[in-house]
Amino acid sequence: MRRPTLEAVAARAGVSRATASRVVNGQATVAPHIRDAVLRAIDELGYVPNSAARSLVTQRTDSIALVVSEPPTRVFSEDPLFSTVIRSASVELEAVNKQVVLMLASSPMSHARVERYIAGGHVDGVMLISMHGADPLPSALSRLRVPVVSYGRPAVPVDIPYVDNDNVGGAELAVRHLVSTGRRRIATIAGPQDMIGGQDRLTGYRTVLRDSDRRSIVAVGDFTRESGAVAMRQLLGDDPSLDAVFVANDLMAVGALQSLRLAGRRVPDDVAVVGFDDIEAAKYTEPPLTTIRHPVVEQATAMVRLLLGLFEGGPADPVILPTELVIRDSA
Amino acid sequence: MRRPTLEAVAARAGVSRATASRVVNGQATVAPHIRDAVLRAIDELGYVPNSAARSLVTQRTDSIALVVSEPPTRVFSEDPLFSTVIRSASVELEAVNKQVVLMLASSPMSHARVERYIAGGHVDGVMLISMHGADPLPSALSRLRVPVVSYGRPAVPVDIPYVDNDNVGGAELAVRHLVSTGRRRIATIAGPQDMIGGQDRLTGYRTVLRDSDRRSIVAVGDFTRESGAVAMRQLLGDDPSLDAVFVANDLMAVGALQSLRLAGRRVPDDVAVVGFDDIEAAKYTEPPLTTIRHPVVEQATAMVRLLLGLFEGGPADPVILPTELVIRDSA
DNA sequence: TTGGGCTGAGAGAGCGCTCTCTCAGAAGGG
DNA sequence: CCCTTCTGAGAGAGCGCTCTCTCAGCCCAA
Repeated sequence: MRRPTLEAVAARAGVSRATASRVVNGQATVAPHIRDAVLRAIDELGYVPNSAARSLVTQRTDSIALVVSEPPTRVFSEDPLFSTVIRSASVELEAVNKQVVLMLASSPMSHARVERYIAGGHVDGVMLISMHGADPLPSALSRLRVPVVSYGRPAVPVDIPYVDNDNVGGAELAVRHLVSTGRRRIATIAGPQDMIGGQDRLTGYRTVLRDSDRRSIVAVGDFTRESGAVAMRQLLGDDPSLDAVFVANDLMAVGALQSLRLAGRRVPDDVAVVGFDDIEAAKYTEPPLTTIRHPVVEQATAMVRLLLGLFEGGPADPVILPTELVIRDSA
Repeated sequence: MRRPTLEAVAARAGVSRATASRVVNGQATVAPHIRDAVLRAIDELGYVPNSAARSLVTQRTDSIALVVSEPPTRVFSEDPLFSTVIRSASVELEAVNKQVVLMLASSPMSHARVERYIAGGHVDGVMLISMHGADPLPSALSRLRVPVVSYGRPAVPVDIPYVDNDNVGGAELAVRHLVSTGRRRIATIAGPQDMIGGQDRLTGYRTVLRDSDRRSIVAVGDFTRESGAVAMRQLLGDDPSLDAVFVANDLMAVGALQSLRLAGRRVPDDVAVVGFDDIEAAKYTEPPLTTIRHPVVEQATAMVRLLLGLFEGGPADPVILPTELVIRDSA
């Protein structure tokens, strides 16, 4: 009733276990007719190698931990990027026959759990998706002797290779677009400043405003729709004459559009709005949202390749992917 | 340089490997002072059990496959329910120290891969998230000698316990609400008929209409926003005098609202709209969407409990969770 | 005092696999 | 024709752990 072992395959094929193993692992030093006999036996018995036994001796597990370290705001969990990243990374890893072990690290308790698990050598490598700056996980994992890559630049300077999009450049693109279309009073709704994306996108905004001799008008949100609505109301109160706003992500931009509508401002006539991320919903806002697209899928696959490269002693250099301005109707 | 083994712990504590193992596994038959010595040794050496070795002998892996069998339309991947289900299930499984192995089964090739993997005994159980009817995976997996539970009733009759929400009842709730508010010509935008959700929600609609002596007006979408918009236009063409529409999911309802707006119909004055799912976006449509809420998180955790119960020889009865009408402004 | 029952701890087998070492036999060179 | 080289295949150790079996030592009743 038990699953067949290599021993059984060997017996059936009339060879030794070692030879059967060689066939299973595709070594060339097996005579064709013997290989065929073994393959037939494998097929007949429905043999599947026992991975526990295999990794016990090889010291490899062929599985990769995908650690999602979620910020307290939970914005990430509702973020469509979340599933896209996980999906893309999974597809890529499955293509090279690596298992994906999904781990959530939201509480300190689960942090400890993840650390213990990784330290336990259950996985060959770690892909870390961590978004908020105070996260102790990047530095904790970098101390372990396990290859780790990060989706997004870690907020604390730590020696982990990462893949990120050009947040600063993207924000510059957005604001420069507003400048070039003649907007004078360009505000921003920034993201949380303990997240890299929040920081960098604000930096990009500031850089362009400084260079174009405009005053910066800043409100801060937390990447949720509501916070975008609140921040927009606040900006309108602070400076009723503003004629453009760069919002650090699309979710907040949706909220901002709502507040603008409620305040009776026409978009883009009175106020131009540019978002960031190009989420699906950006196409369906009223008016459709001009935004910055960054290549989520590419970022995920680049992360996988970076990690796989690490296994073979490849370079540990960060990868920065370009962003792109998508012009719709809001600006 | 290698990770410490149980042998090392035993040596340091001055006991046998067997005793060290007893302590690690929390057996009571160890004298307190010896237990302490072992625990100290574990701590000092930073010992973590090797799971490969352990599962080699216990024949357990303590990991669960979360198989996402995606319909070709890819609607699921953009569905916010996707991440909610995965997240909830993960949290629940991690609480009982089970690993989550995420597997995507989108192509026939990856189907084979998943089957091979499951057959290989790499996991103790399978949670199957499969949405479209033609999926061969449920029946394939049910043949394997591995506990399997399904998120949502499998479309083909197959002997897998599942957790689902009451799609029929939910649809009835929605349509009955429209009837009770005096709507006369109630149309529906149904979901794909090769998905259980699509079928059942249409059934619920038909049941109530029949009982209340109204004619059914049906258009079919594929659960995407666009298809909802298209279907709505079609319905308006078919029966310009319709005064209500039950849409089988919120995504399509968003599209329908758009088409209604474009056609100059006021919601809910001219046409009442009820959706299904209560996704986040339903709160922010214009007007906010009346819809049917089903407990996604509860469904996911119930699925986990069902699977864990199976391990202990628990019942394999399907679990059906109730739905709830959420009244906003669209109906 | 002696024997039986019980408790706590060790010895050792074995889970299924890989991989080194060894060796038989064929091929090739002097 | 013999010795060396090479190739293909087997023997066997051992990865780190669990768990059964065994047994030493203790307590208590007879």
